[in-house]
Amino acid sequence: MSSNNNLYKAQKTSKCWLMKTEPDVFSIDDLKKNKTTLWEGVRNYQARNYMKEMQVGDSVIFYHSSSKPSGVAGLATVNKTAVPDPTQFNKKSEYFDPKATQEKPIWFCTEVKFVTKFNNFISLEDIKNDKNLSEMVVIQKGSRLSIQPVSPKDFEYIQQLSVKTTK
DNA sequence: GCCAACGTTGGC
DNA sequence: GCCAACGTTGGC
Repeated sequence: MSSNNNLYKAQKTSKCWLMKTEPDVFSIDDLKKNKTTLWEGVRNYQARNYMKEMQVGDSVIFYHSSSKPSGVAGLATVNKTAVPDPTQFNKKSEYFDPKATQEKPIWFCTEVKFVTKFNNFISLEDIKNDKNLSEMVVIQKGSRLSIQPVSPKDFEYIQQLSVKTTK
């Protein structure tokens, strides 16, 4: 098999995600500066399960929530698969979980790497107004999961939107 | 700051 | 295992 085929296959099997963060706490600029970060503090089982599914190289839409405005600030990628979230063992952490033990951790986090910061932020309103993105989980009623799957089609579209509006 | 929607907890 | 009460998320 040629290397081109391998590349094609890798792209085909990699998944796309959306990860929410409050920019006051950790923003795309923080990620740009730090290059990578452990996605600590997720305390929702569904979001945790999605993180466990993530593979190195998966694409991540970096979403600013509870912000003015909220929306997509840039892109990232999965740098390391899920490991036990260290904050669950730390009594001083706001994310401490007394039920978790080193032998039986409850919470996991992936390492995420900076890819790009959009020159033109794509606001939540932009997404809502775009018929092509009507299936995104982030705009579904009542949806508040901090980690969500994104279809490759929607990921591609968001990526192209950011390129177009930059010109 | 409000509140709808969803998740979690705990009594029964 | 039901479900009321409570806590949290996150857009507005």
